[in-house]
Order: sequence, then structure tokens, then C-alpha cells
Amino acid sequence: MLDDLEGLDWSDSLKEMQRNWIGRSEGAEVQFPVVDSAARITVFTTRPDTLFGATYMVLAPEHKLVGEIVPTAWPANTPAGWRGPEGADHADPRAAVRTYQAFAAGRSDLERTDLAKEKTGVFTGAFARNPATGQPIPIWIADYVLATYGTGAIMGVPAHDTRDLEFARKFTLDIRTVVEAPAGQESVGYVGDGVSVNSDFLNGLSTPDAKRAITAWLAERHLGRRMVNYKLRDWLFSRQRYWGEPFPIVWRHGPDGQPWHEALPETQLPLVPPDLTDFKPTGAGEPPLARATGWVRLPDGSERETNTMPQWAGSCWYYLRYLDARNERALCDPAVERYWMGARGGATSPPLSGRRGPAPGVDLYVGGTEHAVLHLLYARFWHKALHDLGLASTPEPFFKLVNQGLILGEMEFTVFLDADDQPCSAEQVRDVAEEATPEGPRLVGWHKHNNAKLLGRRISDDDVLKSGDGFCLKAKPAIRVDARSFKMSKSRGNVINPDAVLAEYGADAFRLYEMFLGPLEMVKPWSTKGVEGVYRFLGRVWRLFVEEASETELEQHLTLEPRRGAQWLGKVRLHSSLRPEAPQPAQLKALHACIKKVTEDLDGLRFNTAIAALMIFVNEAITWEVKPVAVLRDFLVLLQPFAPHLAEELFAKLAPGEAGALGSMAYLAWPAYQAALLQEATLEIPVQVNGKLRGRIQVAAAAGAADYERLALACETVGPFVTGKTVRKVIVVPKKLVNLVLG
RNA sequence: GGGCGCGUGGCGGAAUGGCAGACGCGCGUGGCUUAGGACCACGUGAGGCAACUCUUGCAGGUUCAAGUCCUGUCGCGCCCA
Repeated sequence: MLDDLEGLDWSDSLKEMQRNWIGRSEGAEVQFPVVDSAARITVFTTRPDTLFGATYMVLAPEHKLVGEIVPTAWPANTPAGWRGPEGADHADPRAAVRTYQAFAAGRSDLERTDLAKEKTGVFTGAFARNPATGQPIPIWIADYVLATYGTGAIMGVPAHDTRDLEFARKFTLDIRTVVEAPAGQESVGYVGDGVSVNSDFLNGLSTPDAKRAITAWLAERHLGRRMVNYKLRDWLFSRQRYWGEPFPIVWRHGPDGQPWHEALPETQLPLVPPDLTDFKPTGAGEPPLARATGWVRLPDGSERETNTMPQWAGSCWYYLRYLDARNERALCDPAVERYWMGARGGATSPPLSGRRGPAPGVDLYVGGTEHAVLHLLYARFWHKALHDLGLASTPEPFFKLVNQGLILGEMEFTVFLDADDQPCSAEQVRDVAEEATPEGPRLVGWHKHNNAKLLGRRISDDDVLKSGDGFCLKAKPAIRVDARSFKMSKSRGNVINPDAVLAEYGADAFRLYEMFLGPLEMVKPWSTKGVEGVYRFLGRVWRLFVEEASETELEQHLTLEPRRGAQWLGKVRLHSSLRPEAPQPAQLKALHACIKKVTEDLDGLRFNTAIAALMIFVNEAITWEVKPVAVLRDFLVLLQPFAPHLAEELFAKLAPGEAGALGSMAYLAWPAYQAALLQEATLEIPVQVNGKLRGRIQVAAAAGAADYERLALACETVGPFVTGKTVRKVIVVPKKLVNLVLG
């Protein structure tokens, strides 16, 4: 899964997130014998070269060896600070360990590892032997070591690990430098690569060499081995909910009473969940399915599994099932699978970056980053399993993937108020954060100087003015306000309901606005005013085609009898300026410029600029006295992917026979632009003097560099800047500009 | 703390190293209208009477030419810790 990320046409950040989640790290496993015990503590480290600097060990509080190694009494000379956190000076190590374990159990993983927090821990009273130095080193338990990561134990190398150093300083543990930092840097606390020192046979070796040497040395003595560790964990695949696919598993009991489970035969699939009216878990704490006793208990005495699969189970393979959703015998017919998912062109794992034409697998996956490491990681895993089983023909499901940006709520302005309701300028506020209240989240902050808590109050955009690089109160310009857009959420109350937008502006305007908002991948704030803008554009398209009197009639009838809209729509007539005449050159140029832009922008998923090109065309075409039908027809083909309802409606009026025969414009050929029609006879070229715009010249399309230079020097508005000075150099970029460089 | 991304008019945004601000919103003026928050036309980065000057977070650099490339810095966002 890690290696195949290379060939995917995904964003680098998304691939990086998957790499981090998989969390491959190379290092070594090292055994530390426990003094006066048969036990050995295994640690995983990415820095085996620092083994000589390991001056203590830490086990996770939940580590299974803890109970085994703790002695009944503190060793002689145990410092007071080691015998319990914050001065709790326990009489014996067992009490200290018990107390600490209880403390750690109450903390979340995040609280434990947060670097800003104070390190906590307690000495177990036991020692381990550093396999490199032979010295005994104290064994601690501390919650900055997580039981679920690696082996749940670490060697503490305070000189070269930030967290270990903090811990060692707090509990006055030995700090031993074993890596020399590059000149000019302090070696204690240095975590990069350097040269080994104070490390016997490693001395003088560079970090990579030292890692190899110590790993080999450990392996020879059966004290360790090279190891690759992964952060990726199993993901618990069952839920105690009703809504989810039931597992096709039954439980039986052996003669000894021991339960064992068995998969249902394929003939009994699919397994459908029972109808329930109560979806809560049972009083005994069993999942909701246990309520359907008739479904759970089978005639032969066995019982069905009552856990269900999690929501994401289906999302790992639905794109395969969709290909052949009614197939009763198989996941998907192999021929169908090859047709839709197969690597067209023969390659099974092509390098995809910069590739043209259709990709194998799902043609294009558009999804949010919130799926980066869950759905997208596990769907890849399932797909690879299915590929290995011969059920999927590609090694990856989604070769080309685009993360669409989140659409945020409308911009909100917030003024900060102190305890007396006096406004405080936003630049005086630090640590602005959201706080939950019964009315929904609100912003809070703290005053930079007096540390007073300040509460945010939302204000209307009518009450603010632009000021410098921010906004201020219209009534009190000295008070700056916070301006930002938030993620839409029910509790904040800034959710835009698509149904409401559809009812008001229609589906064409809604989808058009979403595409017009900005680049697909960017986070963008919603603006209902912007929907009105594209809605108006659709109105202009309509009026481009439709005769005004019949449009007025339609509107009047719609007001009186909205239910008979379809009937009146049929009576709408095309505008009399639409005629089957040959297009003028300027009209063809406008059309083909639009075809070129829309075609290229669609290929690059730049919907916003494609729509801008459609608008430019309409703005021009609406001024034409005669509108050639052929030109407007091609325009409708360009419009159809963006506003299909409107485009189809107008196409049916413009070409009723063709529209009726095709059923949908989707079957029409996409227009091709002709470059020749876009050629100009003369070009307007800007003239710069020392890089500043000073004039414009008209240049024939076929002109050479000498013509550009002559015309530029002769240009009226350029003259005053050049007279009396030496033109040292003339830069001519054909069809682009002329730059006169003065001496 | 680390990684990645983003900073352009009042707002969303446009710009193969080559005329910054396309297109849209908002705003202004006018027209049409019994009326309209409909529609149409024109204007709209800032300063200046003007010639012109300034302007892509900030500071440098490369270049005939930088929003775009490089270095540093500040701010915001996401992910990880």
C-alpha cells in the first residue's frame, strides 16, 4: 500500500497523510534484560545508534511486565522525587505504581502525548541492564509511552530525544551524550544525524553507519534485530448498532460447551437484517439485533452473530458493486468489471502523473480530505485483497483523485466584548478559540495585556467597515473586528440547506454556483448572493433564445397557474433574431474562443473559468441583431454539462427533431474549435519602457521583430519617455509585448 | 513542535515569468416601469484637477520583465505529534 502510492495521481498532501498513517519506520528491536529477573523488556527504536546513551527505560503504565518486575521495597538511595508524582512519597514501589496506573488510566492518549504538558511518571524500583554498556538503568512507568504503539516500552536517551530530555530533566536522570552535533550546535538535545561518541566501537561512525553496526552487533548476541515497524493498527470491525450489514456468521457450541463460529454458505446469502421497532441495545447490553430472537435463534440450536458491520464497510467496495448491481450470483461479472475498471491500453500499473486519456480503475474520484486516511486507506486495502483474489483487475481502485475543498458558511463578523460589555479591538485579543454555549459555538479570546476573558458577539456586515488589512466597527473605527468563515455545522446554525436553494433558484443555478465559486480543490465560503449572480446568468441565456412576449405570457400564466407550467412552457417561442443564416466572422470567433476555453478548462477541472467563458459569450451574443442558429446550437452543447435542464429545454425548442431522436444532448458530439477562426489580422501590443507600460501599438499578425521595434519607437505615448535617452536593448516577445530598456 | 497548503479590490476569484484585477457579487449613476429587491446601459483597486504615482501580507534577491522563481519573515488553514 505504501509503495503503490507512488503511481497514483493524487495530491502530495493526501499521499503524505496515508504514508504517515501507515507510519513505516525502520529501526531495531532491542532486548533489555531485567536485573534479578528472567524477564526481558523489548523496545523498538529508530535510533539504535544511541543505545550507549540509554540511561533509563520507560514502560507504558499498562505494560504487561509491570506487575512482574516491581519489587516489594525501594532500592537503597532511591531519591524522594522518584517515589511518586508531585511529592506523593510512597512507602513502597507497588503502591506508587498502583497509584500512577490509576492516574494514567483516566487520561486520553492526546493528553498523554501533548508536548506542552508536563511529563509525569514513577520509578518502578526495578533496573534493566543496558545491553551495550552493561550498566543497570532504572525502569520507570510513564504515560508518555503508549501501550498501543510499538512494544509499549522505550529506552530513554535523553541527550538525543526531545521528550526523553524533558523527562530526564524533570526527574534528574543521567544524560549521556552519544552523538556529536555538527559544529556550532549543542549536542545535548540534538536529534539529527551526527557522529557517534562515548559509544565504544561505534565512536567516529556516522549515524547511518552506527545504526548498521550496532544492529549487527545486537543480532550476533541475540539481543536484538533489524526491524520495520508500522503505526497502522487493526481497525475494530464491528458495531453494536442496528444500522449496518449483519455478519453472515453463526455460533455453535461444541460437545465441551465451547462456542465456535461458522460462516453461512453462499446459498444463504445475502443475509438481510430482521425488522425491528426498537433499535436500542438490550437491557443486558447486547446489540439491538439480539432483540429479534426469532431471527437470532436457528432451528438447529445455533445462533446468529448480533454485531453489525460499521458504516464504512460498504464504502470499501460499493464502486465495484455499482458496475453490476443486480447480479445475483457474483460481486460483479468479471467481464463487466474488466470493461469498467480494466486498465485500458493494457498496462496494469501505469505511472499516472501527467498521463492523458482515461485512467484505469474509477475514472475520477472526487472526495473530501476527511476521507484521506480512513475510507481511502481501507478501500485501497479491500481492493488489493480483491485484486489478489482475482476479482478486481487493477491493483488500485482510484488512480485519479481530486480533493474538493470544503465549502464554508457565509462570512461572519465578531466583535470582542469585556465583562462590562465594552468592545475591545481584535488586535488586543490573543488565543481566539471557539467555546460551546447553549445557543451554539461562539468565539472567545483573552486580552493580551490584562488577560481578561473576552466574549465574541456576532454583528451584521452592515455595522463594519474595511480598515487596513481587516475590518472595524462603523460606529467606532478604532475597534477592529474578527472576520472569518466557519465550517458549516448545525450547532453554529450556518448550514445552507440545498433543498431551500433548489426550491428558490433551481438545480441548474445551484450546481452552476458550486462550480463557479472558485477552484475545485480550494476551501471557499458560501455566498447566497453569488447564487443570484449565476441565476441571473441563466436568465440571460433564456432571454438570448426566447421571444420576449411569449416569455411574459409564460410568467403571467405561471403566477396564476403554477401547476400548468409545463403546458405553458411548450408555448414559449424562440426569439425572432434567431435565424438559420451563415455566421459572421466575429460571431464564429466568439463561439470558437468559448469552445476552446470551455474544452480546455473542463479537461483541467477548472469549472469556474469555463463558466466565465460561457458568460463572456452570452454577454456578446445578446447584442447580436441576427443570431445564427448554428452558433447558438453549439453554445448549448457547451452549456449542457453545466446547466443541463435549461440547455435541454432550449435545445428541444431549437432542434425539436434532433432532440426527440437523441433523448439527451449528452449523446451529441462535443464541438471542436478551429484555431484558424481565432487568428487576428492585427494585434494590439503593449509597449513597456524599463518594464513599465507606456503605450500600445497595432502590429500585423505576420510582423517581424524589426517591425515591432520600429512601431514601438514611433509610438506617440512612448516618445516622451525615450527622447534624449539611449535605448540600450529592445525585448520583443512576438504577439505579446515590446520592452524598451534605456541606458 | 513537525509536515503540507494558502495570503491578489468591499467579497468570491482571474492571470504558459510578459498589459494585475477576466468573470461574478456588492456598490454608484442613469434608463424602463403604477411599482419592483425584475430588466437594460454606463461606471467602479487607491491617491491626484491633471500629467502621473502607488498597489498582489511584509523584507530582500534573481530577471529586460516577478502575483508567478529563490531566501527570510508574519498571518491563516488542514493534518500529525
